[in-house]
Amino acid sequence: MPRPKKQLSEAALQMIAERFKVLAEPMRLKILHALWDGEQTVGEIIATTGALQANVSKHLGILQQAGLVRRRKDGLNVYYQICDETIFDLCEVVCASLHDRLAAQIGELPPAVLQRKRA
Amino acid sequence: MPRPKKQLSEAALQMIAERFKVLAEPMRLKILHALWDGEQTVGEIIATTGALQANVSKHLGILQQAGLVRRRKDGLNVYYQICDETIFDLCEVVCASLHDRLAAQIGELPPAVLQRKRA
DNA sequence: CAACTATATTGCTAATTAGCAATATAGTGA
DNA sequence: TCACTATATTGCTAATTAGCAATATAGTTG
Repeated sequence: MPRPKKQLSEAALQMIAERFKVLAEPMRLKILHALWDGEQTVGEIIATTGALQANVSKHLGILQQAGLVRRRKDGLNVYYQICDETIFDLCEVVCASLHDRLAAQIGELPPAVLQRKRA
Repeated sequence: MPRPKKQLSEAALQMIAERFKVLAEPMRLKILHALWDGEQTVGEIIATTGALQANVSKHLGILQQAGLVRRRKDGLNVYYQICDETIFDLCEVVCASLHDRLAAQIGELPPAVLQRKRA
């Protein structure tokens, strides 16, 4: 069923692409994933992601610039929190799409021809 | 309301990021937008996007590799068609999110203080 | 076959950026 | 004040890539 085609200016395309670009880094996705259940300090994020402090800080800055996370300072610590819930929708849609694609590719292959040694 | 947190391996994050990366180029979005209403030849896409032939061809290759478009050859022409409808969902979600964000930023500003000359 | 058209590929350059190391800043407690 | 901790910033390098120009390939027609 055809969808109504929206008019998209160059500026709009630029903004949309920019949003996708922010999400196009595994480490940033990892950070967002770490924040899935609620706010965490930078230190906690560093611990769960295993990345260097400087990199985590830079990625958090990019995520905040994009309006995906919110900063809250408390004493020495800085807490970050997801403030755009649509990230969850986006990831879900992408995961489902990738899943379907891989499932279809499996279907293209013939069922196992050679028997492998059993474990 | 909290969402169930899915387990995401490094490989999964990599694949998801890869999908976002494909969508993170304005020209590729423009091409997908051109295909919104149905299949088109490369020549038509070149005309509607205004990009150079080599670039359109390369972008189409990337989109096909990602499984977002499908190729159909007929004589001299090659027809491309969107084959992953989730792109529409993704763009809609992102547009809505960006819209909300900008609207919120407008709300942060004081209402017009100085009167401009009327047209 | 040759000439023509539509599309794909290759080589190049410039711009972007992730990660690292080092340094800077800000808040805390003595 | 000084020492310490948590986070941010800066400078650097290596890797990726979009766009361009030129060339290659494949299909068509004469």
